[in-house]
Amino acid sequence: MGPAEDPKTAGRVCYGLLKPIPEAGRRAIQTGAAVDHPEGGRQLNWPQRSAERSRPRASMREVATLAGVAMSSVSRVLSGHPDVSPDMRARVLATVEELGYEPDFLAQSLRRGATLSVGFVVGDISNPLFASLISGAESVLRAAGYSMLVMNSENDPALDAAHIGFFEGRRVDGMILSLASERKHATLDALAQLERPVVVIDRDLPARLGASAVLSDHRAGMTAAIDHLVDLGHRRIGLVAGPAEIRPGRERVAGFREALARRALVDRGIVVTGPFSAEHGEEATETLLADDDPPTALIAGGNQILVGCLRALARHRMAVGRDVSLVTCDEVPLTEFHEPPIAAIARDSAALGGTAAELLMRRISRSSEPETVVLPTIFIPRASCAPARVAVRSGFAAGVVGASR
Amino acid sequence: MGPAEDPKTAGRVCYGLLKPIPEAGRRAIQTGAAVDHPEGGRQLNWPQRSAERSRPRASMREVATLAGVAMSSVSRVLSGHPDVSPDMRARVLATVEELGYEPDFLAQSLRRGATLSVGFVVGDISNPLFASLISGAESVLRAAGYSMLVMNSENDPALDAAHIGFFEGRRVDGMILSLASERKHATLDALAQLERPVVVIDRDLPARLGASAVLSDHRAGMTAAIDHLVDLGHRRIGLVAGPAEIRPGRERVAGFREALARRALVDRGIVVTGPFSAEHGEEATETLLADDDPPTALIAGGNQILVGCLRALARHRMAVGRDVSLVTCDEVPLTEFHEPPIAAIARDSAALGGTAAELLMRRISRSSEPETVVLPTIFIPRASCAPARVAVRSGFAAGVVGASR
DNA sequence: GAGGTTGTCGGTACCGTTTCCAGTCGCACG
DNA sequence: CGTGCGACTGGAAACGGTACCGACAACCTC
Repeated sequence: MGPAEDPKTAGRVCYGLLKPIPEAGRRAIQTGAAVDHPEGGRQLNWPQRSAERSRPRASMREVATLAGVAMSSVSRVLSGHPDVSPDMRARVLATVEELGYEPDFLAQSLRRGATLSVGFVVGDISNPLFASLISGAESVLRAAGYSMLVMNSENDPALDAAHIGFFEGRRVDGMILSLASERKHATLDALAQLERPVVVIDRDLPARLGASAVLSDHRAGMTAAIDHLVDLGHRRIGLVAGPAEIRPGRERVAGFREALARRALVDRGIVVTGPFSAEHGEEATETLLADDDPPTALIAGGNQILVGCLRALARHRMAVGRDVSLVTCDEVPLTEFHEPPIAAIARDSAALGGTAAELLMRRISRSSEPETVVLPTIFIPRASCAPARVAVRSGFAAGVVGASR
Repeated sequence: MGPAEDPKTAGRVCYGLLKPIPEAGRRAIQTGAAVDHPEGGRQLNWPQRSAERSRPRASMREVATLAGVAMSSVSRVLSGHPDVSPDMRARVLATVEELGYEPDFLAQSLRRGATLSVGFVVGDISNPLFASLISGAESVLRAAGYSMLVMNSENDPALDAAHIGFFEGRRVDGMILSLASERKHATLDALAQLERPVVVIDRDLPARLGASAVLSDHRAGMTAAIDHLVDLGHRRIGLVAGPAEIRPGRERVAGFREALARRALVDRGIVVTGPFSAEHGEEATETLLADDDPPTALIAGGNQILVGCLRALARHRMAVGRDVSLVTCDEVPLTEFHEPPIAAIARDSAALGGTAAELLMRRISRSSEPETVVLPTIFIPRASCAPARVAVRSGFAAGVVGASR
């Protein structure tokens, strides 16, 4: 996802992010924040900022003493307790205004036992799909007054559990998880310990964990895609699938098989599973193309996988939509603007995240039971899907593979 | 950034995210988290989870009494204070282990006055560029033991200030800002009040605010791009620029003018500014193409703008790299896989975020003075840049525009 | 042997709120 | 004129830790 993976670019930008900063000659460091802003620099150029300008910060005690009332009264006024006289309310509010007091969230959280914050564990923030999830969840949480802690698990199952523990320590009121693996024991154990509500996104967890879930109906979209391809004459279809240890990987394969079976093409599907990475997409595509009976249509089981597929196809000089039909899972900007545009099994990932947040809010407020919500997927046909060439002429694509080697 | 803006798709997925959940008929809700997991369901199917399973949670006091020592000793052991005997340490640690005690972050934060958390305000999480920023920052922060609160400002300057205040109340130890506007008074005021360290990403702020900054050297990349285009024979170049109220918008325009001047093409540039949106990209491209002396090369000043440019060009049936050359700012997956690939003025956005996090850590730990770091941009030439057709034949592109109307 | 140092440990005052528990006051009622 | 009640308010105990301060013992120094 970082910029320019183009290997040709010699003088690539490359940063040793975690090295101590001072080492750098690559950076122009200037202290004092010199900018070309009009008003800047008028002041002294040595920091010196905020010495006595504002007292550290007004506490409730100060408000109370200055207003000549007890702390408990201040608290009551501020928290809207009914038992306050108009007189008291006015006096306290005036003092609050005067001191510019605002309550300390930390102390409130400690006392009340609620932090109004939720944790979000995600596999890869920079993946546009997850980015949408986060975005969708954030807007719902923000509207509800909650803030969101985000941690990246780098698709490493071990980090899942670590992050869950971390959030636990942070006393979040709940968490939303897009786990790297559903089967890691450490993760499941950490979840079992938890008393806080949890919502998983497109993951299957044992019911005993009592987590809410928001799922995508992958099978429906996959069925529509397969139907489309079969209607176009394709009789041999390859799926570059994601890992079986998380739901989307499994469901897409299951939907794939199911849909083919429904069209009486049981053994005409060919599946290669692996991680959600461009490398896997590339290798798996090679494998599929080298098959004795190579597919005339390919389905990429994820947006990173798609990138790999495209690379492999480009290397073999196979034109999408002409030499091979292509469908991908999950809509990204690339699919619309690729030439030709790439058909996609799409879902509203922002809605996925938003729904997860709503489910979590429900669990947190009234303590309703865990719920499971299934959101639809749709198939968007595009020019990357074309009638199968010369029907099922075995060996054709394999010949291309051989030639390009 | 959401999926499928394809207008043709009739039955599009469309969710009223903020509507109260119960309203929905579109969702299949099943309580009890029914999943096809092997081990699920063995338990009773009514929730009933975690009743007395684990005591609420061990506190330090319990550890102390059970170990027969004072709380202060427990605290010393746990915080690595030197004044503890091996005997004491062993006993405390054993009890900690036995009770599964882990300290309460909230209480620690309250007492110590540091929350080990930082706030990140970003314009649009789902934009891949910002997503990379977040990702880069998160990994650095996480490595340093900090957690990250993320808030989306939806590119609304008013929300910037609100979020800053919110973070202030949350007692974050510092914040990283990618502001929607540098000139909003409310934001500047909120920042001036702040005593906590702040790092801005690619924004210019008045020096008196004492913020650290990490900037991109937009001019260098722009110069390289212009040089490339001019070398290819282009003598009329259009820039679809972002807003002038944030630095990238301004710097790209400045670099553009500067670079053209250096090649003695002072009045041969044509700039249209506007927001970082696909709509603006589309409209501005129309404007440029309709000019009396239309450009033979276009520069899109952002990744959303690029989307709009491409749409406009597609509508006019102008082939990128043939009828018009195209350069974009900021590398996204689309640029590599577009046909032809699109030249880009790129920067390592994860490094941008990571560096911001490092700068913030430095400000937080030793209270060093604010620093400004400039990170490079590079130009990645690609097939979207081709020799100018028929040199500067005025009216050609305009004719195309006319024809397509 | 008086005094000082060093190494450990316990006691306790916080950090900034919330909330329970009394207590005061005014007022209507019997 | 006691009593009871409701409205309001203050005091103080939490919440879960941290850190300063003083105590005490053992050991060393002159």
